[in-house]
Amino acid sequence: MLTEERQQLIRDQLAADGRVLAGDLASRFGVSEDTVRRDLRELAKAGQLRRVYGGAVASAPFAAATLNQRSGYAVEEKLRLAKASVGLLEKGQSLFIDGGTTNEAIARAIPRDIELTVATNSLGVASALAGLPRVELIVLGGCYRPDLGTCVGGDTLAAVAQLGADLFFLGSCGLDIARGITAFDSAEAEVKRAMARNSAGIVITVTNDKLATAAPYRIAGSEAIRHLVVEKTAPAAILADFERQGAEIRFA
Amino acid sequence: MLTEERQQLIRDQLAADGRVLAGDLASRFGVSEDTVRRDLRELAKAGQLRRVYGGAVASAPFAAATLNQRSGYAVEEKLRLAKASVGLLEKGQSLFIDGGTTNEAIARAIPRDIELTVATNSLGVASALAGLPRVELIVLGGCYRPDLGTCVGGDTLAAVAQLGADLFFLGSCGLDIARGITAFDSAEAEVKRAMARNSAGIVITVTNDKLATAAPYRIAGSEAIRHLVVEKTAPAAILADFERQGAEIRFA
DNA sequence: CCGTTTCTTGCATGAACGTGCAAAACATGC
DNA sequence: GCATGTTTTGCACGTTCATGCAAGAAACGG
Repeated sequence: MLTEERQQLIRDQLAADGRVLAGDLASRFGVSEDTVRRDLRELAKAGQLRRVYGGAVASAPFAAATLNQRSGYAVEEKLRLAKASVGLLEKGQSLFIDGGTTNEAIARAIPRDIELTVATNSLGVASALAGLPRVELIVLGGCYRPDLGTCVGGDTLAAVAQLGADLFFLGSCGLDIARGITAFDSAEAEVKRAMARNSAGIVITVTNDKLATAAPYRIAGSEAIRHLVVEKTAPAAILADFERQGAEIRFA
Repeated sequence: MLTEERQQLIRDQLAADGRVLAGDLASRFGVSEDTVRRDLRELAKAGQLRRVYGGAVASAPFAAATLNQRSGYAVEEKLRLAKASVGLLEKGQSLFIDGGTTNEAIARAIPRDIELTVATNSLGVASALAGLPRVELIVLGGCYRPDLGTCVGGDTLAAVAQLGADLFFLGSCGLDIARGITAFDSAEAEVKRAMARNSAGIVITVTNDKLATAAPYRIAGSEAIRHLVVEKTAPAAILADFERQGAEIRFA
């Protein structure tokens, strides 16, 4: 096996899983761990990954930052939710995707060959989609907010205003049948409102802890939700309320 | 067997498998490995493949690979150049940084606690800076170009037009004393021009292979360069020309 | 705090590599 | 036909590169 190939495979697995283990790679490639570590060091020097004890992780610092903040929390659930959410996609659609770890998981779960147009203000989502050959990616610029992992502000709003989308994957929000869809930050909420206004349908994918909670800034009413992707263990009573408002429930 | 035939077969297998092994080819063709290596050298010089230890790989089969491949090239040099380049930074400055692997290396080399305002249209640069606590990051959105790793187009230009910077780190360009600073892509060049227009000074950091080369699209004249960061091994004659035009040379 | 795992560094080995040279194959001119 | 020059090829040489092993350092976990 060529050194080049090995490093490409490491990049591939990193793109797929977000992390690699030195021992695993060594046995998979049939080389010593030293060789794998040398590869990892080299790739790290080129900025293509970040070394950690035991292996390496994808180098995106925003992914790392957000991942650290809510470290490890509900990873499995988000992966399941993401896979269920991408089931809504159809070839040729145009999407808005905003910030949040769930949306990043969704972006990573999008199949490699699907043809889409995606506009996002999240750096994590953008970098997840940057490698897909048939996705036309529109980055919505503006002032980057490290705590959110997204761009916000007037420039972002102006860029959104020029676009329209079939679906809007609205992330990291509170969800309450009476108070509707709500966000934790004023500037973020403005962008979400603009995206919601210019979308034909809103998709909300949430873990159970977001259900029946509300944040200060209102984005839209509960009736604006077209698709609601939730865990199998979500409380049936709450779901029934949203269903009455017209949301189509989808279980992960 | 004719030399021509052999090289065609190598091209064929490269197209089919994405890689070839020197030993395999030698036994398949019934010639010595030296002959195969000569073929590979020749094809590499013609840009039809990329030589690696053990054989060769396709030079640019997928768009995704192009950025990866480039970043793997001249890693050491770029690291040294990057460290020298960040030496130009002063606290409180505002910067434009555009695309290219060298600029990504520079972004990664920026010290963690320096206070800066940075506007970039490169996803790689943005993600490198997203983690720095005291950097105000402005993402210049637009249509993302996978081959460049940057956003270009009208939206990007409009965003640049609203900003100004003390320094502009201009990346991935050709540099020739007579033809000036040149870019390989029309849309990319437009963005670079806009950034150059709104900057007080231009910094160019290049590996030796960029010196005395030119690309189709002109960005600015040689006299626009304020700082030129080069390797210690850069040809003195070329540097002297740029120095006469007012550039301050800095060795990595 | 100590044991374990993982990591880095230096070193040895063999494989792959480039170069110079000579022989062979081929074309060219007289 | 013969001599000359060019191209191609293989071989021998020293060099570089990738890899694995060993020893010490560092990080992790209890």
